[in-house]
Amino acid sequence: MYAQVVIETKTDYIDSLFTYEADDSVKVGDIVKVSFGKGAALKKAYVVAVSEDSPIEGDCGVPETDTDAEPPKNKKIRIKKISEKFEEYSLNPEIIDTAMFMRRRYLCRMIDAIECFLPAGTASKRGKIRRPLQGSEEEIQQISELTAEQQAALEAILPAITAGGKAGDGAQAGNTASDRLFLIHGVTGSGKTEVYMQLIARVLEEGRTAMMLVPEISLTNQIVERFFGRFGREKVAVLHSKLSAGERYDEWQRIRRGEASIVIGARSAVFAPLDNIGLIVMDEEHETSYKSDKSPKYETVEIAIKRLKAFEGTLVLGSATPSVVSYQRAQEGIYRLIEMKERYNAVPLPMVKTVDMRQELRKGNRSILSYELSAETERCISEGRQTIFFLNRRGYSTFISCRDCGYVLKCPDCEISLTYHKSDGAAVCHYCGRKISIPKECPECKGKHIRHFGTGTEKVEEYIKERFPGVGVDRLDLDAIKTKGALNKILGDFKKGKTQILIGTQLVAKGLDFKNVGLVGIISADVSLNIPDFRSAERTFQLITQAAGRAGRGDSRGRVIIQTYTPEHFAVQTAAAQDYAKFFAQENRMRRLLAYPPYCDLCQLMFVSPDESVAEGTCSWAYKKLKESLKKSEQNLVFKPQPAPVKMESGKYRYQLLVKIPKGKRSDMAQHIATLKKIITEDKRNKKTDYTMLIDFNPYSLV
DNA sequence: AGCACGCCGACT
DNA sequence: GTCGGCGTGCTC
Repeated sequence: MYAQVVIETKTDYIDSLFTYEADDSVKVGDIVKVSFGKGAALKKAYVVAVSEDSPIEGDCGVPETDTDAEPPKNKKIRIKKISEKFEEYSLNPEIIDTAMFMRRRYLCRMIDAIECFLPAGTASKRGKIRRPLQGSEEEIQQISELTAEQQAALEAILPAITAGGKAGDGAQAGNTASDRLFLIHGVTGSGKTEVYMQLIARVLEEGRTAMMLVPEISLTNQIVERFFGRFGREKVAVLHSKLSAGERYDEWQRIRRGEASIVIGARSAVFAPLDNIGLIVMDEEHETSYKSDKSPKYETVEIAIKRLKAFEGTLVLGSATPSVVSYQRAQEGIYRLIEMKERYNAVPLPMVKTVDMRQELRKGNRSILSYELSAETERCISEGRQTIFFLNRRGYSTFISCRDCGYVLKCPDCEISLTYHKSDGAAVCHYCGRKISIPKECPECKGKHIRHFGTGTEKVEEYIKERFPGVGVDRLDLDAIKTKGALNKILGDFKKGKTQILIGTQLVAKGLDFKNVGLVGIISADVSLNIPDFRSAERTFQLITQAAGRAGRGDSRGRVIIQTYTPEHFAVQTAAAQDYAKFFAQENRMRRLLAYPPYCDLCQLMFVSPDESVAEGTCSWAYKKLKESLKKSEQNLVFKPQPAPVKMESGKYRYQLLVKIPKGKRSDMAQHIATLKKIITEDKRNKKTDYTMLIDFNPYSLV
C-alpha cells in the first residue's frame, strides 16, 4: 500500500507529490506525519492518492492534472514509511479533488490550495468551546405571507433541491448541472433573504447542509441574528476572517463533526468542511470581495460550483445589480434567471435626479455640493430627516479631464480612461502601456482647463461641517473604522439620530437599513467611472444603484441626487432610471466589441523584485518565453511587458504582462503559463535571483 | 526552507 | 593537523 502526499512546506520548489509506504487504513484526505529530506523533524503531509502496487515508476500515480510529474531519471529512490497519522482531524476526497481543481485553474501550489480548507488556530487547551457572537441577539421575525414573486422563486428552485443529491437519479430526471444553478435578480427590498432562508430550511429537511455566503459579514451581523432566530444557534456556524483564530477553529470543528449544518460566512467560508452540501447561496454576488486577493486568487463562485458538483447541490446567486459576467451566463443558459421586480413593502423606489456639474461651474459654483444638493440637504435637515453622502474615492488614482466640457482622456486603443503619471508627465494606459502627452487644450471643446482631480471623503467631511454648522456630521470609511467598536459607534449614532449627516465610501452603500434617510447625495459619480478599468461603468452602475437604495426605506419616499460631469454617460443614465436591463444590454455589447470579459479571460502575470532591473528583466524574459510557446496566430494575445500601474509597493518593484485569453481557451493558455511557471522556478533555483511571479486570472483591479 | 555534504582558510 | 566558513543541491 502506497500513499502519495503533499508536503507542508513554504518553498516554491516543492510542489510535487511524494510517495510513501502506508498501511491499509490510510485514505485520501488523511493527514499524516512523515520524515522529509535531511531534517529530523517530522513534517505534516496530506494524502491525495493511494495505490496498491509500486507507484514509483515515474510517479505514475500522480493525479491526471499534475503536469509536473516527470519520471525521476533512473535515480533510485528510497521509499520511506509514513511515520504517524495526525488524529486531530482529517480532510476527505471531495476536498482533495477541489484542491486539485484549484491548482490547475489558478496555477497555485497544491499546498496553498489544501491550506484553504484547513482551520486557522488550534484546539483549545481548556476544552472550552469558543463561539463568535456570543452576546448577540437572536432576531425573531414572524414569517409573513410571501409575495407572489417570492413564491415563484421558491417554486423555481425547490425542484432542483429535492432532485439533487440522490446519487444516480439526477441525470434520469433530466437534471443537469445547469438546472441547479440559479441567479436571482431582485431589486433591493424584494425579500430575497426570506427566499434563501426557506430554501435552506428545505435543504435541512432533506438531511443535507447549506452555506450562506455574504460579502463582508463583519459589517452585517443582522443576517447572522436572523439565522440564529430562525434555525437556532447550535445549527448555525459563522466563519470569517475577523474571528479570532480560536473561534474559527472551534466553529470549523463543529462544522466538520456535523454539529452545525448551516454555515454563514464571507468568501473563505466556501471552504468550510461541510459534507453533503445541498445548497450554496451567494448574496450580493456581484461584490468584488468574492474574489480572493491573495494566492490562490480564486473566484468564490467557481469553488462553490466545483464543490456542489460532488453532491448534486444547488447554487443560488442573488443581487440587485448582477455582474455583467453572471448575467451573461444567465443569458447563455448556464444559470437559470429569476427576476424579482417588486419591493416587499410596496414603498416606491426613490426619486432620482442627476445634476450636471459642468453647469454648476458655469454658474460659478466651484464647491463640492451643487446648489440643488445643498438646498435639498438643508431641507432634509429642517424636516428632521437624515442625509447620506456617498463618495467612492480611490486613494492614489486620478483622472484627467476637461473642466469645461467634461471630456476625459482615454486610450485610443483600449477605450480606457488614462491615468496621470507624474513621473512621466504623461497620460498612461494601464492596459497596453501606451503613453500619451497631456494636451494643452481639450481635443473636444478646445478649452484650456485640463486638470486632474482628487477629492476624498475627508475633504467632503471638512466642507460639510463648515457648510452646515451645528449639525451632527460623521464619516464612515475604512479609515474611520480602524479602531475596534468605531463602526458600531458610527452606525449607532446615526441610527439614534445623534448624527444627521453621514459621509462615506461603499461602506454606506452596503445593506444598511436606516428608516429616516430622506436624501442620498452621490458627490461624484465620475470617481468610479474614470478609474482605468473596463469594469468602471459596471461598478458605477452598481454603486449608484446600491447607494440610491439607502434612501426612503421607511414610509415616505426618498430622494437621490447624483452629481456628475458626465450626465450623458449610459451608466449614470441607466442607474438614474433604475433600468438594469438597459444598462446590461449596452455594457454587454461593448464588452463583446472590445473582447473583454465575459467574452475573454484576462491573466495578469506580475513580476515582483526589490531590484527594479530584475523585475523588468524577468518580465521581458517571460514575455519572450511565453510568446515562443504560442502559435503565431496567438502571439498577439500577450501584451508587452510594462511597469505595473503601482510600480512600487512595499519596497518592491512590479512589472506585469497581460494575456487576453479567448473564450474557451483558458485551460490551454493555463498550460502554457504553467510551463512558464516551471521555467521560472528553475531559473530562480539556478540563478538565485530574488523575484517572484504572481498569477492572477481575471484580476479585479488592473491598477 | 532546512539540512548535509564538501572543499578552502585560520587556529590550538 | 582539525574546526568551521557558507556555496551547492536535494527532499519519495
